[in-house]
Amino acid sequence: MLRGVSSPRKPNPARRSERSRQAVLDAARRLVSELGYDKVSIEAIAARAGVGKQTIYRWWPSKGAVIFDSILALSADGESIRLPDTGDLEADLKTVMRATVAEFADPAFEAPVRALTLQVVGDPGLAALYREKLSGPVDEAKKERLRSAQRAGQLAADADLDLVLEVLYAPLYQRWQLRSGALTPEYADRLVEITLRAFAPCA
Amino acid sequence: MLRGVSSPRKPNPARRSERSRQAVLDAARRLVSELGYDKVSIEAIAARAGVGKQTIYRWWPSKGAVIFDSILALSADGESIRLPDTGDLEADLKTVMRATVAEFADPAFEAPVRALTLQVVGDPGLAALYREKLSGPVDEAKKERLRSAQRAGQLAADADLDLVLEVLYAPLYQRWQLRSGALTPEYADRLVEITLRAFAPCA
Amino acid sequence: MLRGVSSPRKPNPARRSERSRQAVLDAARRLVSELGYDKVSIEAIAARAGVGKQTIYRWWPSKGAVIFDSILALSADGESIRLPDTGDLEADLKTVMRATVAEFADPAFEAPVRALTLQVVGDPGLAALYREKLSGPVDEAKKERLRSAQRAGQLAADADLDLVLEVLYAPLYQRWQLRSGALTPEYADRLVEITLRAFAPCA
Amino acid sequence: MLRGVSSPRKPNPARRSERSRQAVLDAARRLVSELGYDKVSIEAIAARAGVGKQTIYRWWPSKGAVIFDSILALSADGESIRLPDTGDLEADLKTVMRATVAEFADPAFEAPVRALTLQVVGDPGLAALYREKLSGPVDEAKKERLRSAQRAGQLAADADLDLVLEVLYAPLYQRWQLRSGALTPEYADRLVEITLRAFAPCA
DNA sequence: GTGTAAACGAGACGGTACGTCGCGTCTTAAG
DNA sequence: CTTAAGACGCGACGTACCGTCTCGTTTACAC
Repeated sequence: MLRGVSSPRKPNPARRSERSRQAVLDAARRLVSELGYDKVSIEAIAARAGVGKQTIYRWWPSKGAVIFDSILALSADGESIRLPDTGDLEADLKTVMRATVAEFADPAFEAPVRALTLQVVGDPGLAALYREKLSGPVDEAKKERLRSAQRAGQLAADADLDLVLEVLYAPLYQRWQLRSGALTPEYADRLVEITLRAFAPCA
Repeated sequence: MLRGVSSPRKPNPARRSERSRQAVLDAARRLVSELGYDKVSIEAIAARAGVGKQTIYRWWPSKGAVIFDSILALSADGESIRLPDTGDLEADLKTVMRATVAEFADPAFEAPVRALTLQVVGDPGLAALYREKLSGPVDEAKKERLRSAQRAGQLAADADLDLVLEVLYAPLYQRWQLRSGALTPEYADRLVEITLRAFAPCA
Repeated sequence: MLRGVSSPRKPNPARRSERSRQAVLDAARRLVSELGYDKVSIEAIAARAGVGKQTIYRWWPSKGAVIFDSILALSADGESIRLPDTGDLEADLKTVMRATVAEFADPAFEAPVRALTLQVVGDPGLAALYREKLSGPVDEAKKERLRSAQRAGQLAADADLDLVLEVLYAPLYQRWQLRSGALTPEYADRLVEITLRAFAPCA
Repeated sequence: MLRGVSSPRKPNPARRSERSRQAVLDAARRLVSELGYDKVSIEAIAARAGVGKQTIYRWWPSKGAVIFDSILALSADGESIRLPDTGDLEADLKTVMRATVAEFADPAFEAPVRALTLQVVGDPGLAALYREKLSGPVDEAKKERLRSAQRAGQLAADADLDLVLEVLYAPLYQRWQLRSGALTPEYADRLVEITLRAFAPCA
């Protein structure tokens, strides 16, 4: 059998050092916070983690993947997400949206989230991974709350829930991304009100 | 007399070579299309443009600025923008949104626009420039059309027009950015309908 | 009980795998021939020999030692060496020197012998080993023949035999090493004649 | 005209920085003395010289070439070499040989000369360069002295002078290289005596 | 016209980081 | 307990670009 140019010799995951994996992800996370995405280098991650560069190259295909993983590891602590359901959709959404606004306004979230965004915009593969691992589960939880509202007659029964989420979140997301306006609790409220009017059940 | 630390010796714009400027912008544009934003290097731009590296560093502060300029030069052909105004807001907006959707779906726009987006997300300064030079004028034209609609009673008189634009465009923009759904003419129509319902004049 | 710094844990030679040892030496020899001394790596030897790297490190202290051993294994096939003794010293030496010249001129000997030389020049320890295992026995055989000649009155009785060997062989060795001249049978003859004149018995 | 795979873009020697060249050669020389040939790395030379690695790779093809050059630069200070000629060949040669022995015994010469030797043995190209730039001129000076001796009837008129030099120097060189014996003034004297007997004029 | 100062192309420079290779050590599983 | 296999921390490799710094050579304005 021909071997061709000899395939890249893939490593055996069973022997992977969990210690090193964690050290790399930690170092990546901290460096991104300190320096911002594009001033982080693989050499710096390796040095900070006390790890050989090869160990990074062995397990991740690119700097982006490491950093993506490091951020993902933060959120994916496995807990299943659940939105508040007091029966009052508008109040519940305002609670959630105000929290989201606060999160985006927190400077500590700035660097890693921008890093994540850059990754996802620039790399279709990471975008898919992002949707699967991060936004997917969260969106599903949100849609669950919306379905509950539909059953309660607070939202049009035939509303496209993906679209509802877009109308609710995309303006906020865009404003943050382009820095085109302030992220205030009032803004959060406004988005909820507008969305509910847009998808109000037919009277 | 001593010169001290001597200020950075800024060049005289009057003597700037238009030939070189164009060559650089062209080269940048083409390289971004061919390789994508982050595989483009200043060295490559200079080589492709047949220009010394110093000529680039003399007139632009960073790679981002060159590429930003090169994309900006495309759009800013100076024509003042004007949206259609047939008197039917919904129809006019659908026309415009369908065109926008088509533009985003065009693969030829993909590389430069993603490059631009990455710039703007990552660099607050470029974000400001972007709002001033690109999105600003376009948004102003859109808002002009919306004001006309307000006068015609087709839109709530007290609607925050910036917010209207966000609700109209941000979902589309986000869908494109995260590749989270198809960009179809129907989607464009839906966004218009929802937005108009959200900001309908109080009956 | 504490082990303290614990000595380097020397392996038990009785359990050594002869199979592995041979495979390593063979692989080393062949790789030196193919690639030359300094492009051979321990990793390559281990891979070619189908042996774990640790097995090499367990039994040899350095790459040099492995290669040295591999070349040594070739020659040291245990036979005791004996020079011809027809009674005519000049004729006998010419026979031997012509053979030596031919050996050095053989391209198949080139790579390993240069490798050996580099080792020996660079590493005093290997130099000692070389003298003990390789050149020593051969030189002793040569000196035996010279003593026979001294008894026969063909060589000064008080000649320093080590010096005789140096005068006889060093020029040849240097010429080969620096590639500073051709190695011909005539050259071999000339060296013998000169040496015999230099150490002729006092008339 | 086809460009092929694009040739390696050779640099323009006119623009070469003499400052950097000297700094590299100095650094190389000192590092070889401190660490010995094979523990010197190009990175270390560049760092010590305060020079970018690329500057070394731009002008030298290999570590060996740098170090070779650095040693060569020492000797090649252009002075024409001249051996003493008192009319007494034996005395003159003993003077020279004793000096040579002393030089080889000097530990300060040890590291660079072994480095040079390793280079020359391992690389035919450097061997040629070595003969041309270093050993050539020196040997020519020695042969000049020998010719003078031939005219004075102190050496066989038909002696092959290259061979005379080999018989004179190669034993010393080999003894140093293999560390097979002490390098003493007496040894130097002995070599001269033996050589002169071997190439004595026919009585 | 001519002189002179600028901007220009070219590209060498000191650096940083890249992604790869090999070192010598350490760990695991099989015999 | 040795072995084959191979991951590990480490450090050097040779390359690509960075942004700065000369080099001559245009080029265009002031004389």
